[in-house]
Amino acid sequence: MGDHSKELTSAVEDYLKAVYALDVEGKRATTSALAERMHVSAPSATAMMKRLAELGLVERAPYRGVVLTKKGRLCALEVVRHHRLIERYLADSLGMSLDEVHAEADKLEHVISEELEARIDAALGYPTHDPHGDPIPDTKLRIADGPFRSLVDLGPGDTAVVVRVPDGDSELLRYLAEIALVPGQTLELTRSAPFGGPLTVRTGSGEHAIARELAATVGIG
Amino acid sequence: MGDHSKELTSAVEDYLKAVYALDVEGKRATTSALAERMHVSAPSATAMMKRLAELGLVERAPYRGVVLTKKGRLCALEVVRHHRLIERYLADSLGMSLDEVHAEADKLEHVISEELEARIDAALGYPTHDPHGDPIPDTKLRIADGPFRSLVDLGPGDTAVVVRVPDGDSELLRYLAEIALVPGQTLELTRSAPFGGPLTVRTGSGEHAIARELAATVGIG
DNA sequence: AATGATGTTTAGCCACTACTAATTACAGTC
DNA sequence: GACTGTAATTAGTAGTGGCTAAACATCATT
Repeated sequence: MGDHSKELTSAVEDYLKAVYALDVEGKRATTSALAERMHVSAPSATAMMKRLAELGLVERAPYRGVVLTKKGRLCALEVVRHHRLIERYLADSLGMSLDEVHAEADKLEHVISEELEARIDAALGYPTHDPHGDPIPDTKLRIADGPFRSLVDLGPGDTAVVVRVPDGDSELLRYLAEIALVPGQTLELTRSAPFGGPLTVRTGSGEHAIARELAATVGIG
Repeated sequence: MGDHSKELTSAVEDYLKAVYALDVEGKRATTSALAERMHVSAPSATAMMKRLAELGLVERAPYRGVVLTKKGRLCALEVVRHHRLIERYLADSLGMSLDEVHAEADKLEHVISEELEARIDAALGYPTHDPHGDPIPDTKLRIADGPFRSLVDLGPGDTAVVVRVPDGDSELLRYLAEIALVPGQTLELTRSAPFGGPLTVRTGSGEHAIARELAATVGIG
């Protein structure tokens, strides 16, 4: 019954995560998209997609990219679960900052046992979200997936609570933390410049103007 | 100033640990000894020792084995520090049992950052020993190294406290836990059979006869 | 000093994951 | 519908870390 039919290498798991991430973002998992995410050359991405296809983790159509199979999706979710549980644990139990946990989790996610995963899960009280606000798949690998509302969906004068910030870019996270754009923070959208201009938000730390593209990555609830 | 001059692969670190372990046990780090410890063929061990020599981690004399260089010793101690800190953490903070922590630490030791190492160290209150009783090298990689006294050094009627049990064999550790031979346990040696026969010890859980070779691996203080 | 057992190394191989250079497919334009 | 730029694939190579089979050192004996 366990889904972990094979032991996958860290590299395979990393690519799987990338394919999954593209899927979640509604983008096609093309060679170039994967190569960019993984910081590898296009031929490397092609080769790995062939491998994933052989492993039954993706359906591949040459020149068309790949889509996850059911098995591939479950493997990806298992890695995502590890990643996000570890992030939550590092932040809550060891006091690591938002911008540090991602890189650490990227390494740890491939090596923890199911036993340790379970203990971390229990120690945290079975959390549903990681410190960036991303949902953590449960033991059955079910994952919460509501509609995503971001700062750009607010009108001037609206208030909201930050529930999600982008994962993975620690410089960006340090900046967001500086201007108090962190999960849990209440804010008010004070201005919205026209022609795709910046949004201005008021948080506990004052008013800050941020690019619209950045605002679109900050989830609210 | 940092000792981590190069990023070493997990494999390199594992071999380094094995060379260090043999050194601590006073054994020569020969090809066959390493091959046995690492569960690899002799040619694989030879090849890796060449690599370690190229990396400046060991001095190698063909057909004679290797010895750690200063650099190699420091790298090995860094890995050992990671390993033992993680073991302590998994046992104390996540409640994993003595027989589980070793395998988990063997994987985690290669991927944790210095930052995480420091946080674990602090969270534990800068522990000096892992849950098996093995000393943890400090931040400067200094390691406590007193004389090792074991159960076989006791005479009938003597009492002592277990301070150290062998690491790495989880079946053995489960057995030792069953008969209450765990660090911290007070015991009395009740009998010592002649001709290399078993020793009998009384612990909280009653009397148990154990082979002399096993008794020699149980440290007392 | 020669022999034979044991231990070690060399030679040649494979899987994995990356790369560059060269080729081929696709898609949009004229 | 042929052309052209972009994307994707193939071909060939490299480093890491493992293997087996064969050759070679060393050591203990005779």
